[in-house]
Amino acid sequence: MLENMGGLKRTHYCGAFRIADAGSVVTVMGWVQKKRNLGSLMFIDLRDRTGLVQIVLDQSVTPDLFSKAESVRSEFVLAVSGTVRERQSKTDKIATGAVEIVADKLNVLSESDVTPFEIVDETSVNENLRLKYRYLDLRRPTLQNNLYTRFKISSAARHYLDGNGFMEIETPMLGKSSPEGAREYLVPSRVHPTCFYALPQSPQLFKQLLMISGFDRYYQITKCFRDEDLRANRQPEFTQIDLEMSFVEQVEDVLYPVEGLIKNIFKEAAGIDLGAEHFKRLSYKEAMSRYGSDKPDTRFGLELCDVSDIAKNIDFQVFQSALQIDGVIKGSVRAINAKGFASKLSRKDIDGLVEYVKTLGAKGLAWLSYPQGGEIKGSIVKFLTEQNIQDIKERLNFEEGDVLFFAADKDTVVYNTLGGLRLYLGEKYGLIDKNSYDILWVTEFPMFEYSEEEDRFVAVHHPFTAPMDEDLELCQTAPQKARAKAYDIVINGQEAGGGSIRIHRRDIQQKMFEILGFTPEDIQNKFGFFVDAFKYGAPPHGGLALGLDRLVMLITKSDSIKDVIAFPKVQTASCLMTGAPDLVDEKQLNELHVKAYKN
RNA sequence: GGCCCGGUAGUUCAGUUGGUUAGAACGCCAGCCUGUCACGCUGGAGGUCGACGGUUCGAGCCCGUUCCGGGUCGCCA
Repeated sequence: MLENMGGLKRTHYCGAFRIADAGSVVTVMGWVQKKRNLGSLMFIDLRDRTGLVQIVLDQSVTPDLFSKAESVRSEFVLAVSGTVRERQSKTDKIATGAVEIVADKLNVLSESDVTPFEIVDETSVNENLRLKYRYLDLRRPTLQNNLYTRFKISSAARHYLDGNGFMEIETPMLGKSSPEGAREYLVPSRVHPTCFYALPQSPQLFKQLLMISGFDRYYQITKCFRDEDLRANRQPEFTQIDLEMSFVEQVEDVLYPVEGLIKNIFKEAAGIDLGAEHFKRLSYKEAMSRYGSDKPDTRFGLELCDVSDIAKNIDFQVFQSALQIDGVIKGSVRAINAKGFASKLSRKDIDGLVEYVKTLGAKGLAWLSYPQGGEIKGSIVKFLTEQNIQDIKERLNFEEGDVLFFAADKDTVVYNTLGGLRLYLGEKYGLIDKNSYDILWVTEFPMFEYSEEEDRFVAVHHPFTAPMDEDLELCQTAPQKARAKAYDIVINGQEAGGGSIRIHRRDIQQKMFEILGFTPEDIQNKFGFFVDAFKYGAPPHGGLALGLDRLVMLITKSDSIKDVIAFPKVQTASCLMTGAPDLVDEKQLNELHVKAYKN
């Protein structure tokens, strides 16, 4: 029997009642978590977003209420009015376990079918089903808490930025396509047949234009869209805390305020005071050579070590060919010392690792194992001289109990292999303290990388990134060596954000375009409006964007980005609840001058 | 686009070399029950084994295709 609220007004949330509230007359509203009917005594656990409280009904005291409540089932919505009293038998399983509400009014505000799955915190229910009924999944305390933390994080960001002279300005969602970088989502125009808007991959160009307009400290918490394949930490639409500052010239001018921002987020949203051990800086070069990654997880060791000079003297074809072709240095040989792993890794485990690195692009993985009280063995032991072994022992601190892994190839492959192996071992063998945070900057990214596919240099960050002052010359003489005023913030081995000091001088911008192989027509077509703006007084500026979703993942310790987004999409970029994307009427297509096309 | 993994009552799972009527727990329904909180007790309903095709006397199990989902490489200025 459905009822209205009958003049009842909620006075309290469910989750906050304590022993001190005994005697209060209260009204709560929420969903039935569980009903326990003992025959003539009934308990109902009522849930709202703050938690549970037990409602009790006694047939001998309130017979009418009792019979009404007999029809109540899980997930019915109730309004209950009554008196808080101390429980006869307390429980510490719920926060309100010392008290209960003796109902004297109970209105059934809404009934519920049996739900497709139980609304319980710990669930092993298939994610498909949870996502189809996302509004039910979101009733679970874990997800309620994740979204609350998300809200706290964006609030904390706003508090900090508002208090530091930043101003939030919205930029358009319907923009011009600029097919550099990520693939864009396109939106057909009704008014302009055959023309398309693009959804922003980031507000990059607009925020730089705002600097030219004089809004010298801007921020925006905004959606970005990228039509690329999804991952456990990647969604096609995601949220950035995007900021930009004028009158900054050196990297530090941006890093310090962002450190303040991140400290405030951790403080307000997670109650964590980040100490001085954080925000260390690692150059890109050092990150790669020590960790094989530009987003290193530095919470554990297993660092890489360059042994090319030793490998040069080892008569092993794989090492020799990696090191040189026709006498020209080509790649490198690097190694990881897995300290104390000799007893952990069976021969089968090692073979498994060799197979694993092949998925990372390696052709193979050489190894040496030095068991306690045993002889050194391994795939390359037969190629080693006494001197080789001596050199390796010294360089890598190779002792009894250790296992060494060697990768030999082009640097990029070696880094990818050993960097990936390092993470795999760290994860699998529990070397990572999951309760710790490690926040660091990676700086001095390269300006350019050579694209084999396009047969030209492309910008590592984007074409508006300023080179380091001392590398300005290199941009023209040896582009591959030039470093940028670009930086990433890396938290626990995840890229949490990145940015750069931008170019504000037209002559330098012009040179960058030339190096990137853009013709004047390209520039005009793709970025005409943007480069024109720099003719009219562009201040020095720079900025950064933080991935909000990833921050929430880190702080809530979620493994999947889906757990921190209210209505996420699955790997095929579809929404299992709404069924988006979906076919549309021919009429809609006609209006948009779009033809349906299917192979 | 490549590789790996998963899909059996509402849910989570089991299901032997391919062999009778596909099982369990929780949930659901009915009855009983005054201190439960994983309430308890008794009884009951509930299945296109993701879909299609093939092999076979016989397929949940083997093979092929396909759909849905997960992870990952490429990709993500």
